[in-house]
Amino acid sequence: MEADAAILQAARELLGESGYEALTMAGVAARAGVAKSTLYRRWHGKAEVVFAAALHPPELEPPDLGSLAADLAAVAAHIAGDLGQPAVAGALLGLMGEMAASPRLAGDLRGRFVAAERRLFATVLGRAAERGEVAPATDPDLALEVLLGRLLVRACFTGLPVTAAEGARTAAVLARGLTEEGR
Amino acid sequence: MEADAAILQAARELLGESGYEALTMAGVAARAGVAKSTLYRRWHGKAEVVFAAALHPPELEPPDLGSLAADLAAVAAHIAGDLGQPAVAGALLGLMGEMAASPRLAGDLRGRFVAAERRLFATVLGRAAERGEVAPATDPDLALEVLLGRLLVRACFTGLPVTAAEGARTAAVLARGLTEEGR
Amino acid sequence: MEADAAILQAARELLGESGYEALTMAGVAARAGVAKSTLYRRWHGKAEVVFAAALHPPELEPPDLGSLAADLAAVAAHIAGDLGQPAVAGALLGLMGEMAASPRLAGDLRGRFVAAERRLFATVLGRAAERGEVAPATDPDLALEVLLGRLLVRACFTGLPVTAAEGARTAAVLARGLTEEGR
Amino acid sequence: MEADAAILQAARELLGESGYEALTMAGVAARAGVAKSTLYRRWHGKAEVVFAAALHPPELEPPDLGSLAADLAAVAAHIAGDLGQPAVAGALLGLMGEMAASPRLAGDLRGRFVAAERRLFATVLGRAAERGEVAPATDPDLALEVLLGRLLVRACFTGLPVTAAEGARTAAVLARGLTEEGR
DNA sequence: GGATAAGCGAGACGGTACGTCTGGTCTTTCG
DNA sequence: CGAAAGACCAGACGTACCGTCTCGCTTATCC
Repeated sequence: MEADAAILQAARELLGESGYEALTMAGVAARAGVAKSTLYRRWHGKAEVVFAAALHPPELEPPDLGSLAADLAAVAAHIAGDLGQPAVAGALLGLMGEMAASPRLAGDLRGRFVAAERRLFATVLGRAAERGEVAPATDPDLALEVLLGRLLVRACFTGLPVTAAEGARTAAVLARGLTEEGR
Repeated sequence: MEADAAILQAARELLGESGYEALTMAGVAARAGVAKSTLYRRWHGKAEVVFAAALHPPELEPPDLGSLAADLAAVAAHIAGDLGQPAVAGALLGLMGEMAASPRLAGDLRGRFVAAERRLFATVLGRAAERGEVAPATDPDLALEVLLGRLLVRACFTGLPVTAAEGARTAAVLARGLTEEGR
Repeated sequence: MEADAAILQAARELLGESGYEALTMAGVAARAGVAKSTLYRRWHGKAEVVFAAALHPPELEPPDLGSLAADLAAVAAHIAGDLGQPAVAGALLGLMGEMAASPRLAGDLRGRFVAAERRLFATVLGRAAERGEVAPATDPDLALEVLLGRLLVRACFTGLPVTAAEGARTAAVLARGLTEEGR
Repeated sequence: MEADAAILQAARELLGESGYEALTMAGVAARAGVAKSTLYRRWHGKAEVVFAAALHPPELEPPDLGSLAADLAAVAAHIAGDLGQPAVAGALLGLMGEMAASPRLAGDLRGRFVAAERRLFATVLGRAAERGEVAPATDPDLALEVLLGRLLVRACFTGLPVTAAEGARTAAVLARGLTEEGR
């Protein structure tokens, strides 16, 4: 449907311009040239619209570049390319606030930002263990949390730029930290 | 004033119980046994009340334990002790959503969580550089962002426990990562 | 709309029961089984709701009963039937208090109680002049003010009954007073 | 006390400027250079302050000018001199609205405007009956209501001038109407 | 090819929180 | 010791938004 596209586009624009709080269902509908009921027919509320508008499921095959540092940098670049968009950061900020009230949304959000990446980290660290770069039991979640965490802090908190370069710096430190962990 | 204490206590309780969205000015007033106007006389809105209730300025002298890893672990424990409280995490979640709409609040929030810790990290990393543990030009912000970031992700996103132990793990990886950075 | 009727009915009841001051927008909404926002969507405030509820525009064709006294009595009976209702008197009491603050309301109120009746008095007195009962130049406004005034004083001030019979007494005195005026 | 005078003066000014609704206890206190608590120490609420400020007890000996018309004109002039002041009209408008809620105030107000004048009308009409101008059983209250009513309508409703001349016109019509009543 | 169902724009509605205002009480401070 | 200053409780006010709903109108489908 073309209404979908107009709605999500409008939502993205408003998110980028004024943030989650200021985004209004009526406002989105108006900018999209659509009735409010159309929004609610497709999604179940503001949170879902915003989620759908700004938070596409990411798709990245686990990189296999020959070293943990390189692999982590690739993943970090991917995350940075995502969080670096104002609409994504804005959506995240608002949606996080509603996680407490809505477990369903909390699940979606975690799935989007954590579960999906988890597989990547498991694979990447598994390969690194095979290569002998890290101890076999190294926890992939710690790596995920560190990488995501720093970029998230920059995107949602300090407002500092979230770029692939910054992701790479984090990846470098993290790779070194993990490498030495078991020794 | 004793009204202050009752209000902030009520706000903390409600934050911990139901989160930011569900917290109501009227609800806070009622639980505190206070008139709504008293809230508005002291603060300018829900955001400010929550900020005042949950986000006390932290106070920690830069630790000096002889090694970068130990110092970072101490700082991480401090942050974890803060973010680990449900009220703090709840407040943070909600307030972050309003940062886009209110630059003033954004400033306060950043001041509370970033600026205050920045001095600590500068000192800690400065001492580590003197000791030769890290390169002299090591960026303290990266360390801050990594440490804060991972705990924030756990507190606000995955809901996993935020403990001193987890802080210490992060600190260990980070210290190693930084140590090797310049070599 | 059926909401209108419920709202106005509720407002009339509350007006009659407890008067203007005690009437609350929330109270009206609750009794009408309606949301407060519905009240404000249709009217711009308490004053307008009360006006709409209690002060329907009166409709009376100028009576032509053959004598000034009879015509005035008919008009007086009409006014008495209006002001005699508790809701009307209650509304009037409250709304008059807000006339000073709101010129718009003052205009409405004057239109409702004065302008509408003015035509009647002009016609009635015109016919009486043709019949030779009163001087041609007799001021219709004086008659209106006397008739309305006495009933208003009883309705809003002394709380004495406002009936057609009282209206007739006033009309009788007034008719006689006007008749002789020019002689 | 000099505070009394300042308060009542301030109240009169605000009444004349913006009417009863817009008059605020805090506003009166501020303009009088006095604390709000001082108002409440002397009077029991806004209504009483306004009453005290604008509605002095009237003092008029029953006139005895030889004819009913003249006597009524004298009384009417007295009433007109009172109601003609903006502060008095403004006070009346507001206070009438609170009569329903406060029987005590209703009593005061009626005493001020009705009971006090009643004696006058009884005397005046009694003398007129002795003179043979009116039937002995003529109801003084009707005369009072007509005279007061018309001036009240002008003062509080239409905002037309309330002068002794207008009072005299009413008195003339009324006197004639009463004179003929018994014949 | 005309009935029929589905989608849509428009916007009223119930509900609820917000932040403001005022009335009236009570406490603290100063002359 | 009384008055000024003003904090405080209570609660109504009017606004904004959410999510539901009922209308017609348009469009595609199916008999």
